[in-house]
This record gives sequence, structure tokens and C-alpha cells, in this order.
Amino acid sequence: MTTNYHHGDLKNALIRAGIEILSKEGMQALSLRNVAKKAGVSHAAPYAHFADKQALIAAIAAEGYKKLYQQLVTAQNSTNDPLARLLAVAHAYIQFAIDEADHFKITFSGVVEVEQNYPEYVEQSKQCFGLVVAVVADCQAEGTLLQGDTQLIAVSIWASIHGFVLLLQGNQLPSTLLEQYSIQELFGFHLKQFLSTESHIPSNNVIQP
Amino acid sequence: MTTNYHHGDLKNALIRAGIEILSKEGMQALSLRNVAKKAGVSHAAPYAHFADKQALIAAIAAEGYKKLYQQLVTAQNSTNDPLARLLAVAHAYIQFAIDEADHFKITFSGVVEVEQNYPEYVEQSKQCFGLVVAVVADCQAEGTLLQGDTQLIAVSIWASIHGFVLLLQGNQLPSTLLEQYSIQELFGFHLKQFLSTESHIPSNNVIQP
DNA sequence: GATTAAATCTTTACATCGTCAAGATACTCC
DNA sequence: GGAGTATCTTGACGATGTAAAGATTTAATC
Repeated sequence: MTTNYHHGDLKNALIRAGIEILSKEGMQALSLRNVAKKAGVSHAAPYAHFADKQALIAAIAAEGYKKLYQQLVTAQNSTNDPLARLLAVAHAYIQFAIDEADHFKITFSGVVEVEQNYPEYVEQSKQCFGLVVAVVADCQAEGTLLQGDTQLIAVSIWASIHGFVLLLQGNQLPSTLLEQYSIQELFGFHLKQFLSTESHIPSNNVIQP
Repeated sequence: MTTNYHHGDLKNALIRAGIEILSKEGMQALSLRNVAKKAGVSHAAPYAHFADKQALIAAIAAEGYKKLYQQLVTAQNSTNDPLARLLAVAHAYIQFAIDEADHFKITFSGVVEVEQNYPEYVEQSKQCFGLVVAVVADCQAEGTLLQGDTQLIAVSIWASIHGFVLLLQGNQLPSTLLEQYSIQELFGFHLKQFLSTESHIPSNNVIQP
């Protein structure tokens, strides 16, 4: 099975090679030929398993979601308190983005253009979102989060975390703040900011053109 | 001055050509050679004005920030009520991201890797952030937003908006929600969500590993 | 105003990339 | 064991970013 000509499990080997390139050399080094070389096959071999580069990237992105999901599950299991869980999940999210920056970027930054063509990717994405929804639901049941459409609230919370992470990755956080606070402090403040506010806004004034 | 050989203002013409390509053909069509062709010069001409492709992209990204800033200013001037201003700015932000999707992506999605090498880009970025800070400060002065470090709160709000926009652009918003609500409704709910919450969380519990 | 230097643009060339086609090799199923 | 299929290699092509060398225009100096 594991002869020389037939690799045996080239498809997964290519995905792993791609992820390794992302973590060690960065996005610009992620070429099909480079991935093939790292997997020890010729430059056109990937075409036996992926229709084109997009398809390989989609598989790598799906794997990114999978790894992220595992991290989130670990965070989720770290405590029984619902709100603490939510915070732990948030911290796991940003930690993954920091540790595996380019894998995270590939997973999210729209490199996968027509997601619907890659059901594996869509499925992993849904699994992640499902976890967030579950954690939010627990907080709602406990009364430590706003009542209302759980999915809406989950999206909102996810978006807030995601936005912070991307500003961080894109070096868009103002340098004045970065000199003053650590990333952990900034993120902690951000979480506190959107999870607990004494408020203000007449709700009928919010949705407007 | 405007002879045939010497273009006269090729640098800006290249930037404009790049932006036009982004809006009409999309990111994958943004090659140096394509930009040069659209500007009517040979494929190596850009190297008289830009060190490499990254430098041209940085200039295009800076222009993206500039255009975004103009939109935000218009929104800011649309009303005198501080909170309404904040909401108007938020809507202008997402509208720009929808109207000029690929220009927005280039501006933010980390294509500019070493921002500090492109001072023009950094300056435009600061100008945008400054506007958000000003709007947030007005709300604080009026008492319609949480008191506290204005920059921190501004970053937090920006991150929330930015995150929603990026999830939207990346098709990461769950399809179940997209079938149920319009983008405007979802965004409106998101704003309401993180701008006005009845809360919950013991503040000493938020910042943690 | 002529000469020189500098800036701008063209042409040519090269390595790398994604992709395709044709062929070689290994596995599978009857 | 032979036929068919899946997998992999080799070779080729056009497109891309970039460098080098030369042509052309503008600017500076005298």
C-alpha cells in the first residue's frame, strides 16, 4: 500500500503539508508546487485529488475550522459555569488566531470564494458556530446573558470577537493602545465592553437606514 | 508635460486603474501587468513609482481608507445627535464594505503585511480611527455611551462593526439567519446588541487567562 | 541654449506559478 | 491474469512578478 509510486494517503498529506507551510513559511509560500514538493510528489500530483488550488485551500480552511473547533471544545470543557465558558471560548478563539495566524487567515479571510462548492468547509463552519450558539444558550438559560434569539446573539458576540482578532492581525489596533496595554488586557476590556454595558439607547432608534 | 512617453501622473493613474480593476473585475484580476495595461503603459513601468506589487497595493489600500473616511465624514455630518451619528457612521461603514467589497478587502484583510513601511497607509488609518474616537467621545459627553477610556471603547465598537462586516463578506453568517432577516436587520440588531445590553457580568470576572 | 544628469518608460529576459495533456505505474475487480 | 481505473510523472503553455539594459523625456547646470 505504501509503495513509492502510490503515496497511499496523498490527499491528507497535501493538506498537512499546506498547513505546515502556512505555519512555518507563511501565506506567500503556499503554492501548489511547494505543497507538492513538501509532500514528496511531482508538481502536478495534487490534481489527482483536488480540482484546483482553490479546492486545496478550501480543504486547508476546513481543517482550520476543525482545529479551531477542537480548541473551542477544550475551552468549553474547562469549566461548568456558562459565562466563564463563554469567556474561555473567546480566549481560545483569539489564542488560535495568534498561534496559527496564517492558517486562521486562510480559514476566514475570504480566500475560499465560493464556499457552497466545498461542503466539508461549510460543515466545519457550522459546527463551530453551533458550539458558540450552545454556549450562549447556556448563558441565557442561566440568566447571565440577554434573552432573545440565541442565534442572533451568538452571531453578534462572534462578530465582536472576530473583529477584534482581525484588527489585531491586520495591525489596525492603534499603536497608542498597544503601548499602553497588553493584548490580553485589550481583549479582556473588549469582551467586558460588549458583554456588559449599562445602557442608553432607545431600541427603536437603532435600526435605521 | 503630458506627452506620449512621459505620462505626467502615472503614479496616481496606476492607483486609479487598480481601484477600477478591483471594482469591475475583482481581486484576482489585480496584477501589476493588468494595472499597467489599463493605465496604457508597459508592464514594467510601475517600477518607476512603486518598489514592488506590495507598494502599489499599499497605495490602493491607503486610498481605500481615504474613501472610507470621506463616507464616514458624510455620515457624521448627516445629524447632530451624537448617538445617531455613531449609528450613521456604522451604517456608512458597512455600506462601503458592500459597495466596494474588494477595495475594502484589500484595505483591511492584511494584504498589506508590513504596514509600518507605508506611512501614507498608516496615516489614513489613523484618520479614520480618529473620527470614530471623536464620535464616541461626543456620545460619552452626552451621556449616551459608557464612560471610560474613549480609545478603548472606540476600538471595541469598531471591532464589533468590523467583525460583522467581515463575517458578512466571508459568507460566514449562518444561512438560517440570512433566510430569516435582511442584512440591514441583522446589522441593526448587532448594533443594538453591543451598544445596549442589560447586563450581567461581574466585571472582575472578565479579564482572565 | 547646449550639455549633462536624473527621471521615466520600453524592451528583453528569467524564475515561478497554476494548469493541462500525454504517458507511465500501481491498484482493483472480474 | 487481464482489463480498467486511479494515481503519479513528465513536459509544456501562458500568466505573473521582477530585474537589467537601453531609449526617451524632463530638469539642472553652465
